[in-house]
Amino acid sequence: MARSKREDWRGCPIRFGMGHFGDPWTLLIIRDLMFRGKRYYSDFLGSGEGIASNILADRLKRLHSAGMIDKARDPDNRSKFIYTLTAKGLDLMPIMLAIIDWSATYDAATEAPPEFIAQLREDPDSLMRTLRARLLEEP
Amino acid sequence: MARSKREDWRGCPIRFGMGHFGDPWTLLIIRDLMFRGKRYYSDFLGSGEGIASNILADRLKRLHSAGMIDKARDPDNRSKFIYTLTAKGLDLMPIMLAIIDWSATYDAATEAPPEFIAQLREDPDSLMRTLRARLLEEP
DNA sequence: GGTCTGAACTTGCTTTTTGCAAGCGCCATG
DNA sequence: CATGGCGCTTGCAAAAAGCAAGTTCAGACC
Repeated sequence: MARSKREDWRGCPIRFGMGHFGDPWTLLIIRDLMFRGKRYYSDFLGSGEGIASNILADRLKRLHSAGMIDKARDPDNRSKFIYTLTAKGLDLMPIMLAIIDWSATYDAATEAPPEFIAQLREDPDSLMRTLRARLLEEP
Repeated sequence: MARSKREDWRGCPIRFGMGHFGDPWTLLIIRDLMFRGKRYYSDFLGSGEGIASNILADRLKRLHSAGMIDKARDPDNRSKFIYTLTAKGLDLMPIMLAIIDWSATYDAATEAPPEFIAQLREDPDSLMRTLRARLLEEP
């Protein structure tokens, strides 16, 4: 096998996952959408890690064509675009939470709030419901 | 912020994760170790996706220095090395299973065995225990 | 309706990472 | 002590990422 482009990776579930987010940036964008309430291109640009604008544009395009995010004009300011997670994107939440759990364990400098981690370990399902509900009712 | 090398990414749990496995190859190696019983350099090389030997050597080095895998001479053939998961590497299992779950949902061509997915969704904890036990008792 | 501004990209160029093919050193076996 | 498998390393070409500057388009203001 091999030799196919990564976007075409499928079959093996881990390989399929890597085809979609096997790079350093994609899941950081998902994080911004999922946990930090960010919605605009300029929000992602200023997100701390310093993603380059061309890479950001490319990743947004890929996420959109993979059906993980939607893109729409901001009704309050039609010169801006609002990006939001689709169901497929929201369904990445268990992956994100598993990463957060692992990192909270192994990163001595973790900034994950202790009560978030506590709830994640005690009752992950209710935490997920809370987070999803918050995302769906956002303005 | 920004400008630091990815190996030094920490603080934010997602960023920390991406610093460790924010590339297409690392988790494929973990998959081979975790689900496919692979242990040798040559096993990983021949794993279907066609990783280049220099990249493989580099990723094994990183995984080892991050404490996610061990490297030891094969007692049966001292010209070979055996790679195994450490506790830190084994603890990636929830992430791997979450990826598998997501991919089984969204990859129409998934090769994940249906009964594996069924058990993953019904009783993930017992599946995890089974998988971990199998890894620990391996020859 | 002309100009200005902010937001969302795009372009061109440099640097870094990856991919590929070949080679090298070590240990086991005959 | 030659041969061959195994685990890498090296050199070079191709692709991706990073950086700075430029372009486009919508809306606001004049």
